[in-house]
Amino acid sequence: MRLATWNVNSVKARLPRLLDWLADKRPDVVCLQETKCAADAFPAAEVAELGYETAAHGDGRWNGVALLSRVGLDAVTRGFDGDPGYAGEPEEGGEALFPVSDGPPPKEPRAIGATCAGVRVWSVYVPNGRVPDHPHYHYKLQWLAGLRDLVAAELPAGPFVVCGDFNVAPTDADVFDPAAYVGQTHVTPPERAALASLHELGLRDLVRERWPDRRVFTYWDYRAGMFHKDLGMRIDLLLGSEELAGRLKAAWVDRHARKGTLPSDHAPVIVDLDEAPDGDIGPVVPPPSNPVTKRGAKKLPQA
DNA sequence: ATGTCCCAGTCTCTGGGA
Repeated sequence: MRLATWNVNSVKARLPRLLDWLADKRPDVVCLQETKCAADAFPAAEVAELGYETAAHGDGRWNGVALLSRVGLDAVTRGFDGDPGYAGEPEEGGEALFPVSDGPPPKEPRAIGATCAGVRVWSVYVPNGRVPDHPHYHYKLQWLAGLRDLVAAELPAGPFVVCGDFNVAPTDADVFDPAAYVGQTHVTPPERAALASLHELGLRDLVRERWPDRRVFTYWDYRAGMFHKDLGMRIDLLLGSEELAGRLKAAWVDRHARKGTLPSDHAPVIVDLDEAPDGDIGPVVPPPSNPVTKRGAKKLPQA
């Protein structure tokens, strides 16, 4: 199974590139974030032409997540119980946009789950946090605590992976220069502790395990030639269960998708998993003998 | 690094978010 995650920064703006990328990479399951698209406006017909089913969760201008699969898409779940919702920021006078008296603050479309070929897959877009101690930062930490509860509930059931834009760089090795991020979000101890709590439940960082010592980034600011200078962060993660980590065959960031005309500011991250140990991979048939020579391929015997 | 891109509404510019 080839599994990918990509913060596309608007699926409508990125549609031509997304379709070309799907046709080229042929992932089996794709987690998308920042689709910035209402669920009923998602370009499902366009991706269906490439063989993908769609499950989308979005309400318009901001956020939005989706799952694409060509290996089945069952038991779709939009959002999760522990999502705290966001009350908005206080006005100058101190009134929240959604006071407590109006009930719980509304949940944003930041998570969608489905079962694809026996694997429980979640696409998540973790709140950005803006700056440390901002209301949005506390929302981010509460949201990650809710995600931890979701993982704790679902992880024991079988193969599980949560993929997406976590807006947290797990370690200092995941940013181009730790000094550049002092006083900023994405690197603070509480954010990293929230991520670590997911690992304590048993989730494994598939890309970092495959490349323990590599400089690997998935996001580069549009400004100041950051991509060209490879000044980025690794904040797009695939966190898989023990069973999936054992099936890991390859993991990489598709930097090519960050180049050229009108890219997202994030690159897709792709992992290839071997078949499940008990999966039926079909009869074992030796390949035809067809050695390539300087004069071209030898003709196969006629049937 | 504060250099760009995206969205919707105020709609051919602006403000907010990242």
